[in-house]
Amino acid sequence: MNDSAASQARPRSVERIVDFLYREITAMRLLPGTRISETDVAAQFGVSRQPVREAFSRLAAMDLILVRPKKATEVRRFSTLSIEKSRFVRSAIESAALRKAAENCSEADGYALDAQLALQRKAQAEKSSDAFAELDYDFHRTICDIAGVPYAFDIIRAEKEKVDRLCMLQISKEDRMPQLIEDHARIADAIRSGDAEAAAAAGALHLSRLDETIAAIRKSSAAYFEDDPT
Amino acid sequence: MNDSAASQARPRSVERIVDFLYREITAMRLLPGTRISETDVAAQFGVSRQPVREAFSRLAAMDLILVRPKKATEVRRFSTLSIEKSRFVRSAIESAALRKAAENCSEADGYALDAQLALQRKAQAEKSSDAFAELDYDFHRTICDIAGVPYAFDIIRAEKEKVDRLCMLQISKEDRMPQLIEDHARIADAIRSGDAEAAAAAGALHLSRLDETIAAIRKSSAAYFEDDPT
DNA sequence: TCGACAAAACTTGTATGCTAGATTCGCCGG
DNA sequence: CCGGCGAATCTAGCATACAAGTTTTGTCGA
Repeated sequence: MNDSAASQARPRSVERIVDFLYREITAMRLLPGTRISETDVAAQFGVSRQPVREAFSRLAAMDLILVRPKKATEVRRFSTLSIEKSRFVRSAIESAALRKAAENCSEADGYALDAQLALQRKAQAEKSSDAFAELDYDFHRTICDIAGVPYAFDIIRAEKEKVDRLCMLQISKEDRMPQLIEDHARIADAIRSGDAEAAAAAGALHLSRLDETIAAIRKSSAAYFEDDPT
Repeated sequence: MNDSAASQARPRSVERIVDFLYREITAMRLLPGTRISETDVAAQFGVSRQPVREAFSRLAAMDLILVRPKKATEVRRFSTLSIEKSRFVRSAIESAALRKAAENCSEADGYALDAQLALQRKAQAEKSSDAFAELDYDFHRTICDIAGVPYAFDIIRAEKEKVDRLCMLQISKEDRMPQLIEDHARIADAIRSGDAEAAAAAGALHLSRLDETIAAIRKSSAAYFEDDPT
């Protein structure tokens, strides 16, 4: 999912546990603040506490859970700092990837972007926000591939998923699709035309769309934040 | 060091082990390819294998060691991909930080940069590459602070340390100090004058100095790399 | 009824032992 | 002397048990 893990002949239990919990958390089926116990998860998976402990340790390294010694382990709440940090990292990485993509973009790459945009517009027509969410990931992955820095997408995805789970709280995701697709089109144009600065600027604008959304959710779902809106 | 850790009343053994091994590895006292055993480390610290296991897990998440199930655990060798990735991340983060720093730089910040440059020149005069190495970290940290993104330095340091241990193999570090300090001066000038683009460009140039160094080390110390120079 | 104190029921951290797989070294046969 | 095969000896993964600390709950007293 995230790091090495490579190929394991027999899927180790810790991998299964990490994958499961990761999905549960990023999909907001496990809400921030929810307490999870090593013992419970161990029983649920029919294993001992040790693999669960290691899984917790990894998830803690991803900042998804918070292990408080002797007290409890809970799904991490959002914080001003974590969101700000995540946004900064994404902005920096995406900006760099976009510039590189604009410099490297071949004709075939341009077609690939067009094809993705077409799919996105199809999802919009069908009002399928789930499908769009996946296509959104694909789009950003494609940009990283064009830029020749596929590993950059790992970082973007990790940061994106941290915030995307927040956006699950928003009811009407359909409304934003047109604007996001328009952003994507502008980004694709800039990349295709080889204009690095324009690509970076379009990417920054695209990312900034999130800010208002997050601010709104922060007000409506303060329980999932660990600090006041200030 | 890296993540939460926060404040622990009683320093847990796993923290001590992680800290120790982290320093040993980044200081190249534990060379890439060196096999380390859970049992040995446990005995060395007078604890059981469990804390060591967790420590190994964390170090593996940092890509510092490679644990191969049932086989052995060893200090990670360098790879083309890991270096490339590290360089990309650093470049992206530093570029973003430099731009922000240029936009935010106050008069006091300018003086702080000057003071740091003076210390660096002093270290150069004394031919103290160790002192300079530390000042180098301080300089980059200051930039992040000025930019208002102190967390960015955590990322930069993590990536920097991964590569810096490589540079420990280089004998003559003094030769490069003048150029690096000149780079720093150019970066400081750009920040002070509020020229974001110039700051980013100067930063990119500064980072590019590493490429030749790494290429040279790769040839001279191929044993520490897991792939051919190609 | 309410408050304080104590004990029980949680939590995670650590230790020990066992198991499965991989390597390595030594022995035996040629 | 050399090659191949097997057992001893490594490795890490997992299970179980205990320890230390925190929270909750229940009970007793005013």
